Amino acid sequence: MSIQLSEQEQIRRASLTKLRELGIEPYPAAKFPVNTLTKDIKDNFEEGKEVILAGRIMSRRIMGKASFAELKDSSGRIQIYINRDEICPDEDKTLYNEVFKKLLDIGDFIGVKGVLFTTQVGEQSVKIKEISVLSKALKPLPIVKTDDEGKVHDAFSDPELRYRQRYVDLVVNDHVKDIFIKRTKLFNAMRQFFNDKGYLEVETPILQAIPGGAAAKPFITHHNALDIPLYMRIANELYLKRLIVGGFDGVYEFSKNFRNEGMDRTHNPEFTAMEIYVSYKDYHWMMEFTENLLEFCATQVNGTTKAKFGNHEIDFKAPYKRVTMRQAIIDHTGFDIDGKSEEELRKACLDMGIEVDDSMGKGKLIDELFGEKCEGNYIQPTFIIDYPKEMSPLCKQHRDNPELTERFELMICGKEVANAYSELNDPIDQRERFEEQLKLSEKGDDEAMFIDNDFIRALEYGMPPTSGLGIGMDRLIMFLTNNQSIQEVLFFPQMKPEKKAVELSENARKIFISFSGKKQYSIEMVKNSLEISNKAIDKANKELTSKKIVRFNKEELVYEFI
RNA sequence: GACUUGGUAGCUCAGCUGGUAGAGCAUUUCACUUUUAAUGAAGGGGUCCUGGGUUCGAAUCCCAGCCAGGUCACCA
Repeated sequence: MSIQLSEQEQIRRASLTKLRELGIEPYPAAKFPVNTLTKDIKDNFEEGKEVILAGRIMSRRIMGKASFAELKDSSGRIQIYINRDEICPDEDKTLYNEVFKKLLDIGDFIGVKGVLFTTQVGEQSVKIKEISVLSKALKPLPIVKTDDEGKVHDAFSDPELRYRQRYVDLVVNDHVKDIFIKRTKLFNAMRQFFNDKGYLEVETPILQAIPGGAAAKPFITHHNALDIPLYMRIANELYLKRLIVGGFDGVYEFSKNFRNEGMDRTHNPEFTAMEIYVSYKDYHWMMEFTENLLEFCATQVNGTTKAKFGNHEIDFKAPYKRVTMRQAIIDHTGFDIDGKSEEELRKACLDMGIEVDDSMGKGKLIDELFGEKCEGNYIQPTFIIDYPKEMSPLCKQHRDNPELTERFELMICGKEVANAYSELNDPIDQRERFEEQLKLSEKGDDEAMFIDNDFIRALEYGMPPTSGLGIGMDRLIMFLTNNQSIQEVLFFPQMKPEKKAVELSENARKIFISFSGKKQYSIEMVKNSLEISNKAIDKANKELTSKKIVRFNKEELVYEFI
């Protein structure tokens, strides 16, 4: 809560005024004729070439009548050289002595015209002929320095500040931008892969009357005109399937989903999934499709199929191993779930020290077993296939085993990255599955799925055999950029609101500063100790009252701090 | 939700068993026409997260709260 501006902010505001007094507009309206990016300069360095570029001053080294500074634009940084007599050829040296040396600061945007040259120590630089102010920064940037060995000093590293003020993070921490460029590359790569195959990118509702397609707690909102509750989508699956019913062969959507659940290193309340549905395919086809997709994406993003994640090196090169869930459990526990009853499974879980409760059915027990004992062991991309039916209410029954479904999940470093089915298109089976979900929710499972009757009606008109795939985009980009936290791959991760800084007028602030140490103050006290007019005192007191900083005590005729 | 670590100058951080608040960078003034973590000299800058308590005295100890990170639990 900064009631007052810091010293540095005050100085910058004073510089702003002085610039205007010198006839220099610190926020000019006209376009600036940039013709080069710093990256182009470095890639095609040509001694003596004239360039016009613009960017932010990131550091300054002033040496009397000549200075060096670092200019940063969208493509990188370059050193500029400013010589007093080059930019001020006439008698008047104000532009250098006052404007550049005194009134400009780190963080300001400037535009420059100059010629390329190499310094005595071999640094490619721009010798400035003309300089213009493009935008004055009123807050000082954190100063991050890098030495000869590339070691970073005083990094801007406080996660709270970095996430709340991502704009600052992006300015001073160059590597942060790369993560987000890769993120966009990933989306573009997927779009290209799908579009090349003729699949159609679509948009489906984010506000849904029935939040379907996944088991999760939704955010709820209200539509005033219709006077009904609406939910932010937790998934878009059921809408994409309606489009398959409608006759599209392949549809996909990058879907911002919203789940009203806990937040941690791998969960943000809003996150992005990609879902794709292709008709006349099954989950075997989809596995091949998925491994080819990921191999393509990894190559597009990183230029290689290999990616480092923590201590692991992952290889996205297809094909990936396929392991049935039954086999996975046998491999890691020695226990065979095949043909076991609910009681036998519960006992097995208990024997292995896994917490279970009565609301858990067979499927949930198997899922726990897998989650506890197996999941973490799959480092390289691995398809886990054939999940129990109870856990997968939208998935087609396995062609060989009625207790299983035709489902796979892709595990990487023990985390689920993708989930896919041979989609359930039997409307009668689908209704029964939904009803089983209803029973589960009555049994205490608070995130079993709702019944979506319109979706069943759509299936009753007939949906071709279809396979669908969902990919957690945030998770995937974490793997491709070696980030352990989802916050690092979202521009603006969710945060609790900052405490509001109390902004006060000058007089209100004076009163606050003078008397906030006491519990209360009277108008007389203000009159006696501060030189403020009666009218101004009244105004300031009203302000403090309306901001609920003080309240007026009618009995004692004093203002009390709340 | 539980446990745990942290919150001190614009930024990064020190601050011992309680005794007038510290450094580096940034900033201000001065010097310096090829520096690059520029350099040299001098100065300014603080609601020590907030509120209580203990104490002659609290950045420091205790309690409560706020915010953030980590671990765990929950969780498509």
